[in-house]
Amino acid sequence: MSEPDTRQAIKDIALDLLVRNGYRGASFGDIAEELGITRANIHYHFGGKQALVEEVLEDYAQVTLVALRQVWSTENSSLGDKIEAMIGVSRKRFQHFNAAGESGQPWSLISRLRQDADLLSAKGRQMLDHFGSELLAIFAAALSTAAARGELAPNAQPDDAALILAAIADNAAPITLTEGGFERLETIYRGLKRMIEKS
Amino acid sequence: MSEPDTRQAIKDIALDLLVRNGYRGASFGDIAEELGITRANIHYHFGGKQALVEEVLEDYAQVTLVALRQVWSTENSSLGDKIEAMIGVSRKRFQHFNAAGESGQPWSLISRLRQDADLLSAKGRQMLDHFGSELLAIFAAALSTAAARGELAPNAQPDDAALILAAIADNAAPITLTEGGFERLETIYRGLKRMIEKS
DNA sequence: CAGTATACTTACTTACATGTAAGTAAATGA
DNA sequence: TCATTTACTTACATGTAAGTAAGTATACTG
Repeated sequence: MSEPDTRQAIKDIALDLLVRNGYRGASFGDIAEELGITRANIHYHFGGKQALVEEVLEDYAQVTLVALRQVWSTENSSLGDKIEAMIGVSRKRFQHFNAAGESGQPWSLISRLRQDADLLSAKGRQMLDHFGSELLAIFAAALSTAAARGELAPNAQPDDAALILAAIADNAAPITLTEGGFERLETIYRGLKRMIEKS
Repeated sequence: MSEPDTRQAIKDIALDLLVRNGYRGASFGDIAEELGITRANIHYHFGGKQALVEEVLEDYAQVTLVALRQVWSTENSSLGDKIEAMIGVSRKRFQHFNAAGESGQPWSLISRLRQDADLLSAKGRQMLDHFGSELLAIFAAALSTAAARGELAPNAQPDDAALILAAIADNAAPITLTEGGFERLETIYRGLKRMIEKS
């Protein structure tokens, strides 16, 4: 296989296993077996586990933040539409992670790896922190604009609303694991929407 | 040491390590070393890891649900006071887990173990589910009463509000890990309170 | 005080995990 | 076409996890 193909294939499987099983649960052995290559080959391409996870995390954070910035760009849509768009994003992720394995643990990689922060490299930990502040900044900007436009309910402060949205968005995935699954997350978003939006 | 003392000491350390490091990260070796006993002794008392974790989980769920039922009993206090009491509970847990280790990961055992659900026994998984529904029932009952009393803002539906509170309460701990720490969680609760309460 | 259950330890086994060193077949390029 | 790099594999080293079997000291008990 050509160099970039193998590298990408390894990262794809690694992302899946990291999200499902965490840092310790995503072993080189499992990744290699899934791909029909050897563990040593992964070492050849990435050097070590921390380095591989760093790359996976980098890609994930980049893609996710781009997607979120697009949804929450303040230009076009109303606050309500943005929250509806977030439900769409969550649904897509939920379906993606339920497609392959039956158990389906649609965690965010970020919130999952935060629990294994001590196993990550310093750079990895830094990336987690950076993601957290970027996420909050995105919501804060959008909510602040919505407030200026008079879209917010009188009892919803823009900064508080941004914090709540970030908390749900970053930690949302565990919710979908409980009975009730994705529908519960959807209801949470809609309930938040009703409370935040001017009626 | 007498039988109940050793058993309890093992469970205390296990709870701490499970909350901090998850199922895989809470090794018999670490527990034994912390206590100055041998790993085999833990096997003697509990049989195996799944059995130990089941007991720890049982105790934790029981204590936590009792405490939450007390805070959210509908008799005495207003909705706002209940949310303030929740902040107090969270602060206490935060301080507890920051007292010993410097890094301080004030996770909920429940949300932490949910990520390792596949490593738990069937009984363990069932206990997680049970906790989740009990937690939701507590909030739903309190919010429903608050609604009947006219304590809710017009744009806050009791069932939605219960879901949001449960989501924050069950997954709150990760929030305190990010920069900003506990203060952020506190702000989230206060923001929710402002939006849910009739102004 | 002999015997037995209790609460352990010692000394293993088995199973995986990461990581590394050495070798190799196929493509690449001077 | 010979040399070298690329993309691997095989085999091994090392560490760490759970779990177990057999032995031991201590306390209780008839």
